[in-house]
Amino acid sequence: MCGRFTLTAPVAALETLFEAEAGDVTDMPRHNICPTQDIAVVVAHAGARHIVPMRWGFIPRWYKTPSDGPLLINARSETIAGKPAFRDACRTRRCLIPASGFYEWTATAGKGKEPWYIHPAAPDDGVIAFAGVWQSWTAPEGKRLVTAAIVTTAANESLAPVHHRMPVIVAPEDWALWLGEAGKGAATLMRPAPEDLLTRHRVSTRVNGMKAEDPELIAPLPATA
DNA sequence: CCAGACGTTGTT
DNA sequence: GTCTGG
DNA sequence: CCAGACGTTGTT
DNA sequence: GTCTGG
Repeated sequence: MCGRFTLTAPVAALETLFEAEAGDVTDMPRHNICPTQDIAVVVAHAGARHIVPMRWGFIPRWYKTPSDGPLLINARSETIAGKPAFRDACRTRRCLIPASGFYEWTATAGKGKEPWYIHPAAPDDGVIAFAGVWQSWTAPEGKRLVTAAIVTTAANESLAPVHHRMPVIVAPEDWALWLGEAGKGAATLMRPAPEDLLTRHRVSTRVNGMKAEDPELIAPLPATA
């Protein structure tokens, strides 16, 4: 699953990578992105790609308030096409959510929950793209909120020791298909990532706190005796 | 027909 | 809003 | 995802 | 314990 992630690339780099024009997206490294916060999202609209801010936590159209139901930070790929909450979004409002990596927690008896940082194994600062769906929600008073959820799938073999779910990661050659720019077949992209794409290491439990934000959050834990 | 759900995660 | 259950 | 709240009364 | 908020 994916309940916390990072994005440390500058907006200008995202514009180049995704061939998209950035809107009102805050340009700052983020090492601890939490649900309900604004995230950068890539959408295709009128023949061009745009990077826009959205609230992380999908609000179905029928909610009377943003908390009229559970916080939908994820959408299961196995059922997304049929669920009333996500069906329309799955068909017509897919998006990509750029990330540098994400966190998972393991619960080991006697050790409490231990956070891991999971990121591309390639030695550069590779940005990955989560599959997402988005929804514009209008409050009764007329206020508009644009929201998004990250699509999840079964964990691949290499991630399974840490968690049994993982975000769907869309390879660059498939971005156009997921964004709806290249015909049908987006559903086939909702599968676990290749086994060699990601690597991981333990990080400090400081990341548990939502207010923590600094580069040391993703630093490997010092070796312990 | 109307009333009520509509969702994810993990854990038991 | 749409779908399911009674 | 984790952290933090979770409640009432009256008085200021 | 469960629910809400970030």
